[in-house]
Amino acid sequence: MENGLNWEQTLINELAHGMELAKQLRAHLNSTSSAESREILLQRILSSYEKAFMILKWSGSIGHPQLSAPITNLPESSISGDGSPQSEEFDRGFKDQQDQNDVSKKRKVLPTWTGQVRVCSENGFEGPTEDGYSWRKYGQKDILGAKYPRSYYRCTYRSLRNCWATKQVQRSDDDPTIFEIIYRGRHSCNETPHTAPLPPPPSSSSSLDKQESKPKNNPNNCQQQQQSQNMFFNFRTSSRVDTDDSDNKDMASHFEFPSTSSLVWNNGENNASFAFSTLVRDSILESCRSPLFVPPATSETSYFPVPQCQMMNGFGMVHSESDLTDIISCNTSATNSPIVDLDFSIDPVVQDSHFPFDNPGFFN
DNA sequence: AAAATTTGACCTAC
DNA sequence: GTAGGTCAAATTTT
Repeated sequence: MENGLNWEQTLINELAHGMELAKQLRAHLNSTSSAESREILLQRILSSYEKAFMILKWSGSIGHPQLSAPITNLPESSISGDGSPQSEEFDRGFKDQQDQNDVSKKRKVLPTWTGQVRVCSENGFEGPTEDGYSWRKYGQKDILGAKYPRSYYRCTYRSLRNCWATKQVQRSDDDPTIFEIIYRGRHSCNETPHTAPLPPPPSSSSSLDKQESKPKNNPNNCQQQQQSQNMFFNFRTSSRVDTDDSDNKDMASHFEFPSTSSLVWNNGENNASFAFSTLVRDSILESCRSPLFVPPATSETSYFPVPQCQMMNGFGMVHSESDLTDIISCNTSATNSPIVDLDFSIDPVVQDSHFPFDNPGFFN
């Protein structure tokens, strides 16, 4: 990809610009600047990131023309978004998915759609833990050259709902507070109403000792994300507060948008990575309330609840190997937790044309 | 008791 | 032969 460098550089510049603006906004937040100035900054930040996404989209189309085709009529199973990145090379993906039903041991038979999510978590927060799905750990492996072991998770409803989504979580060598998550397969366990409660909080273990995330979500999570399959950005919030279990409480008390947590976009091929500062996230959250961020007038579900972001417990971004899809997901964890569930997802659909934050139909 | 996690063994791709 | 991914029994947690 020769033109890769150009767009990559442009993208980096754009994101860097956005980051800078975010910092400025942070400064404004700390001071007593006017709401207008903040709003302006916020708009600029959003604009900057919109451009960045545009660039990503275009680059993806160029690099993988075959992927730019509309995928709106993909089989449900394939588009069932999910925590896992629904991005990817669909043709291959489908095939692979079918194979998945046959054997699970074959390495390459597994889905091609692999997204990478990096979640930086500090404050003991287990970033990767909550991505809106219910996972069960089925293995752990020491990886050559890696300081930390890699954990393998599969959908809790694998057998129950024949959901073959899996994910791998591995802590970054460089920064232990960063987790890299690779999703494979799509969730097909969506059936519950979108009104379902949010997933339960992480089993706590805020300790990084526990190596990776601890998936503890409820079944409904799957579909929650699936609903966002064609969504570029997906914000969810839950105003529900339930302190049934102590973990939830923990979440509530510990998790406060880890100021250092960052979201990194990782494009496998280009090695381009970008980080969103918490500020940006805050901005995004903030934008939920602003006209700038127009929730999709979804046709089938009222997916976008009222954004009353109080906190969020997960944040991750996924980018498929093929440049196609990206999903940023930040959710709250907990089914019962109070929280805001923030989810970004960049769907392949987006690649196609305009960058539609405010484009009806873009969000589903 | 049921569900989830741990962990060593096994299998497959490279 | 080695590394990575999955299985499944044992163990732990809920």
